[in-house]
Amino acid sequence: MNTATVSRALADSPLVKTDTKARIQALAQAHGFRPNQMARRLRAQRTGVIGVVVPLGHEKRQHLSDPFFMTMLGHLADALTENGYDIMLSRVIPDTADWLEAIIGSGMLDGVLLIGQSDQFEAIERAAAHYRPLVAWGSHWSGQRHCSVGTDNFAGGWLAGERLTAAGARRIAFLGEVRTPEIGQRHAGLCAALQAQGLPAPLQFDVHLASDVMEREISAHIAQAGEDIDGVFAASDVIAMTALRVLADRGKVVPDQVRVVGYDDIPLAAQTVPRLTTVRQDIATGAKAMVDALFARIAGEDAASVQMIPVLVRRDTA
Amino acid sequence: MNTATVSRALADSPLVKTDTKARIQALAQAHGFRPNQMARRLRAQRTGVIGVVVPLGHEKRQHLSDPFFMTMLGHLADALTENGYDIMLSRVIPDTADWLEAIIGSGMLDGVLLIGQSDQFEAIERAAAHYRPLVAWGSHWSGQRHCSVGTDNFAGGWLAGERLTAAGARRIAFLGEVRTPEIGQRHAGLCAALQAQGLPAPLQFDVHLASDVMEREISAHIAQAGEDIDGVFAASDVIAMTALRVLADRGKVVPDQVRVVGYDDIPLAAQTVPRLTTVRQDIATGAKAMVDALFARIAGEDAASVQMIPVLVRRDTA
DNA sequence: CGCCATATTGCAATCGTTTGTATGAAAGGC
DNA sequence: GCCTTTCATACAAACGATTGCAATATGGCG
Repeated sequence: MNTATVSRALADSPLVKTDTKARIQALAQAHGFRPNQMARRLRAQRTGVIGVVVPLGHEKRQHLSDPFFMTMLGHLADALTENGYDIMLSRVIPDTADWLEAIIGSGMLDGVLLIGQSDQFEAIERAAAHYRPLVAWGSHWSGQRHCSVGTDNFAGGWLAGERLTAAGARRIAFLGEVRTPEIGQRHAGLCAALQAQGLPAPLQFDVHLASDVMEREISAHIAQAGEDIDGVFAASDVIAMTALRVLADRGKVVPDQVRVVGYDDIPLAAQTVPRLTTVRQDIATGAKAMVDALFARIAGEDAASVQMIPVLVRRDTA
Repeated sequence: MNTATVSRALADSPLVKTDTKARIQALAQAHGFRPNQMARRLRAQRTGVIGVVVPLGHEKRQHLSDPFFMTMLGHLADALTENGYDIMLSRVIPDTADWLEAIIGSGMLDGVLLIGQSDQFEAIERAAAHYRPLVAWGSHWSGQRHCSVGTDNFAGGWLAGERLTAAGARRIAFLGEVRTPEIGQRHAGLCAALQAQGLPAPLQFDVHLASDVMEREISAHIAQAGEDIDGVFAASDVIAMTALRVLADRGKVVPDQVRVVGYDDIPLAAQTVPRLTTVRQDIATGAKAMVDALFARIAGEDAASVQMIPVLVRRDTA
């Protein structure tokens, strides 16, 4: 009864006699013995762990709290757990140039999923050049080397612009930082839609995602923009919900005086008063696409990027 | 230049001559060599990984999406990352009796944090009997063996009851499942507060946390309760926000006709229209307490359970 | 009873590090 | 010039599993 036999018995190998196997399994059960996964995985050269990484390049104060990220994380967790993988969660502030290489090279992971590209496009491209099992949620740029899954943010911004103008808005504010590719494209889509209608370019205001400063910022922006504004396109639903709150404080009636469109369609977006009109990213489908692409790449196949079409969900704010 | 010297050089050991060290480090840099963490951790018998586990006993459909969990997870991630630990995230549906033992016995973890006890009190007690570095968020029962950090849910329920009655409510509905200890205690606190005022016991309605059914359920409950209801205590802020929405749909004015109190004080609670009155759990402090207790236990000390005092945050719904 | 085929079990190498100890080389004192 | 002390590097044993291959037990058959 040495380690080899025990190992085989617990793995239910046919090489071990049936009653020895039973005896060993009973003993293991009784003593609560479980094989050390660290050793097993070292030997197998396969860790069964997928890294789920949230890069916070521009938003050092953000606490993983955005409901969009979280819903995404929930779906990813479902899909990965179902396939027998564990999840290593990293909330990374990319202060060194090789943060992604450090994660990849640790030998702890069979694959990496990035939730959002932040402002780290270059770093991701660099890593993807020599590391295959890597899939990022976010924008797609023609010619990029890494595999990305996301919605067409430009189209989403365009949809929002169309709805706002159709609802009668003429002077529109965009709430969100345009430095990150995803949100920058939403902004660009909005600009294009307005231009197509012969309307002036939107005002643009930076908004930080940290909840304690967001309301103050939005409040200041809207005060500054003053009476001009009759439409708001928020870069995320959380921003839109806060904007709704600020507008209510200032006595503005939504959607009669100001129209509001959000982005993401998080579950709570349907529960605001009034209900939020927003551009929907299908998170469940997106998560599944990411996991599928990752598994294909782990298996050595060559999964291509996916760009999904966003849909406008028309409710009561525009 | 064998493995031993390389290992020491990369660890910046003083046993290696300075220029050899420099040469090795340069070479490692050039070839992008990084020590395999699996092997390192196996050897060190210390994984540097903390398991963050969300048991979903009663809520199989929940997708880790509750903002309270997520905010908590964000703070935990901050604190653990700061101390050099990695995070292994598990969303567990406890279908077998030894789910927690399986996690603990894997040899992959230096400690375990449970976010919520769900209905798994017994399983947690059993595991805590022989495994020290385990801390759970949730209720505290006198005589329990496992280390828990949480707020006094009974006191929180009492506070909500006090506020609702002070605001004029007489016939109160509780929205939430009372099977899990935490929410059960909130319900008990509410009942006690009402009884102290000589008021009848509240109505109680089960609500599932899955977003797609929640609105329908709450809508049905409120329709069923009919005109009787002039106060609502929701087991979480997300439930409260949905209740606000449902009440608006039915033309009920909050807080004049119906008073509403939530629980948690998630960031978005301050952004609803009208702003939500709620019982605050200080998530940041709670997360820090959990991590402190865990580190103490990892170090072999004996950290006691912590029960924090909830605070009523009075806004505009009650 | 002996031999061979087959069913079980044990040996030992391996995964990639870390670290105690031994060995070798350079340097310093007499 | 030789012996001792120090410094730098190499050797080898862990960590705890898995797995190819060798060794032994078992059984059937002549």
